Amino acid sequence: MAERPALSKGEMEIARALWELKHATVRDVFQSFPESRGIDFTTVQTYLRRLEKKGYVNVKLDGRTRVYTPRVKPRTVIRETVDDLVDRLFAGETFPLMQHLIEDRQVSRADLDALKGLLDQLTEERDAAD
Amino acid sequence: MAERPALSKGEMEIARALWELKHATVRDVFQSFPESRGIDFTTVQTYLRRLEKKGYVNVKLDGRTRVYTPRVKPRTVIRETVDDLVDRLFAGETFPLMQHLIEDRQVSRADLDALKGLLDQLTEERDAAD
DNA sequence: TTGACTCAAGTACAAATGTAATTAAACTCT
DNA sequence: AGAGTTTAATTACATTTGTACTTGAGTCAA
Repeated sequence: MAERPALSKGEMEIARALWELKHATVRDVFQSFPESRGIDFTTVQTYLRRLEKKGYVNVKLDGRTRVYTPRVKPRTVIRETVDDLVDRLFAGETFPLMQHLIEDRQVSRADLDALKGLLDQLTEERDAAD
Repeated sequence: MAERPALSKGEMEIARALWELKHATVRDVFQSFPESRGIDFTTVQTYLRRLEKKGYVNVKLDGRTRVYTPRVKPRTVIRETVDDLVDRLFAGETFPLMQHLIEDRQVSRADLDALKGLLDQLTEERDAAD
């Protein structure tokens, strides 16, 4: 494993913005946040620098401006983050987290149906694999 | 909202242990961790003190020993923690997280069935509410 | 009752985090 | 070309976090 240091909450927020933008300058990322978020330009700048040092993003210079691109896929970060959360908050059990998501958060009708679809699909695959 | 400061990763781990024990001394919590976790007694002590200061646990003295009990329910902490995670890592969308859990983590056959049950139940409730 | 020991409380401290102020370089009018 | 204005890079700093060392108060054997 590359064993990058884990992302902090703030870094995570910035990383997500960068995934959406694909590649962006500090200003691009900064502007992708709504005014209401109340984050400073230089704060975004610092987070991006830290993401670089931690190995989560690549940088190339365009004139005197740094252009950042993701280096680690969302899926990877999600896996690592969720694994850690499940370990710490649920002693490694996945089920209680799903239960929480289903029961305690508003799930739209469409999402309900989509989830059932996922589950059915997975069940089929399981059966086929026997 | 009581607006407690959020729990750090380490504090979360200790909080979970305390929820399981219902009420416990530092030593009780310490001993609930496997040797392999390699955590120091005084580290556990520090975390419990911080949990107290943050308002997550109650303390009463039994002789010269502090006995800790949870003050905030797991459900509440889970909600706050997951809400924050979903906001930062999934821009507020619940579905992608569920999808990740279902597709990228090993889900047992029993869990699959249980999840379907939950979904069906929720669907029924929805329909009945119309 | 004292020296050795056990265990809890308090103190310590480097690293990480959240957040921004400061400095420096480049652009734009006049 | 110099003054003002943007914008980017660098530096700063208080707080939080992870982790443990140190001190002090009871306990027991001799």
